Amino acid sequence: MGAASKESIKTQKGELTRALILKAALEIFHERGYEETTMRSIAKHAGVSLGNAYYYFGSKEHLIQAFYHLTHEQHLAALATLPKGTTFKARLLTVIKLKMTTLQPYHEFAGVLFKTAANPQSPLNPFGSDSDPVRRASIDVFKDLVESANVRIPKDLKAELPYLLWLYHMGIVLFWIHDSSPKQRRTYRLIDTTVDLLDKLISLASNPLMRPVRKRALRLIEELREAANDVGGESLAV
Amino acid sequence: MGAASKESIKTQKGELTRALILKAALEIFHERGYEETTMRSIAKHAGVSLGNAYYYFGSKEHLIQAFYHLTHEQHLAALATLPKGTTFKARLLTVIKLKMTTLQPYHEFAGVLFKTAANPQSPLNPFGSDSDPVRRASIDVFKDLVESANVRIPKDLKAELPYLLWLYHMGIVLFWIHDSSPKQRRTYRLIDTTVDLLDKLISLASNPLMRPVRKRALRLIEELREAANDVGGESLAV
DNA sequence: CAAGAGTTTTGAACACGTTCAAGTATCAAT
DNA sequence: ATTGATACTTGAACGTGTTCAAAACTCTTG
Repeated sequence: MGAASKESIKTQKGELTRALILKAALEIFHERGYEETTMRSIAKHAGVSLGNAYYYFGSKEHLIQAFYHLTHEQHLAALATLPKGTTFKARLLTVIKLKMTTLQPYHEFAGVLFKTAANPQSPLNPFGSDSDPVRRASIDVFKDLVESANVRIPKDLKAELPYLLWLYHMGIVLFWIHDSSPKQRRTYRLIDTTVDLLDKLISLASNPLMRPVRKRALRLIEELREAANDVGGESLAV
Repeated sequence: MGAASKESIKTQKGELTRALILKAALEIFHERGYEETTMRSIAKHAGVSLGNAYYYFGSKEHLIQAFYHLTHEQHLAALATLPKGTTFKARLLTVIKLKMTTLQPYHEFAGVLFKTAANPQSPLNPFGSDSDPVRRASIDVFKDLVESANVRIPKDLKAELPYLLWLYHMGIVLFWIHDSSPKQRRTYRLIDTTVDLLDKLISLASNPLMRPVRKRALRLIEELREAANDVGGESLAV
């Protein structure tokens, strides 16, 4: 949780400056929205020069990436305090709801997270490559969840389940962004409904009788994911 | 098919200029990609001034919108020659494959279509409002398909099916964009597999025994879509 | 302390999307 | 023909994201 995502920062002062800029950015994003916020205003608000902002964040989009990383770590921190012993369903419910709670303060501009979600480079792309560390970390949350759960799930399903749950969670976030009901109650209701549904579906799919159907579905999913992983493409690193 | 999407164009010469600019844009997009193409180069290539390009296309993104509209009309034109009498499955297969054939020439830069797909304004957004004419036209293709098919599908499912098929088709397009296999063979294989699956699924869901399950699933889908339709928001019109 | 090797910071400069006030073309009505 | 209205066209100007060469800082080593 301590390490900054930029390995190229060498001094303590540097880390501080970086944090200052990110903080300023989030504040102005919150006030004015992403598009309306200029890099100049961020730099000014942070008390640094324009060029300095670019020294730490290679582009305006990198600020979003950093934002996503930040909320991910907050999510992890929130999860750390969680008891491990409960049922799969209860844990899934908590993981998802904590995710939303973490994002809550940024509801107004969280939409930018998806701005580039269809871009092959983006870690949020459903068909994106697993090589991206941000994406991996994000899916790992669900990997832990699946592994720590005391349910019997067939190996084949267990292998794909983290990705599938991650995908489900992305769908929820997308819905949440559009959700203009007070306090996003609608989203929370949707989570209750769908987690219940998912839990039942997983139980059903784990039944030995369902093996052929499950196999076929998983083969399809695998094929879907496969296509993406042989794309070259530069990552968003500076 | 004849009417240009810009109602404000009054003269024949105007239509010509507009077409010229769009043609130039698509050519340079094809050569250099969307981001690398400047509005200045488009104007130059079309033999008009920069300001003139903006007279017909309010922004660079409007060019994408126009591009989408163009391929949609090409798709419609291709569909018009189709016999109506075949099975639902055969028709769905053809509709989807024709869509891909229509998009084929633009595979290299079609990714920009999804650039804004998560934006609430975008007609391609899964949770977007049905009020957008582009989106409506796009879904209407599947509405026609469902209605012209001589299969017995329960009313409740029939109502949602066009949207669901549209969503499915968007997924295929998204996959296709990432598909770097020669001639996008992978996508065509995927279409074969999934259309077969969908057809079976629809048959299954239409079975009276499945009524309760179907009802529950449809209620969920309805809830998903509902949330989007009470968002205000300006459209992308000039 | 001085020199030197990083590391961080600066602000001017550039290219591009977009806006707009002013100009030109077209054509119907007098 | 002249006028006036409407549609179209122009290019200069603005703001913004981004780049980069040079300056300033920091810290180790002699």
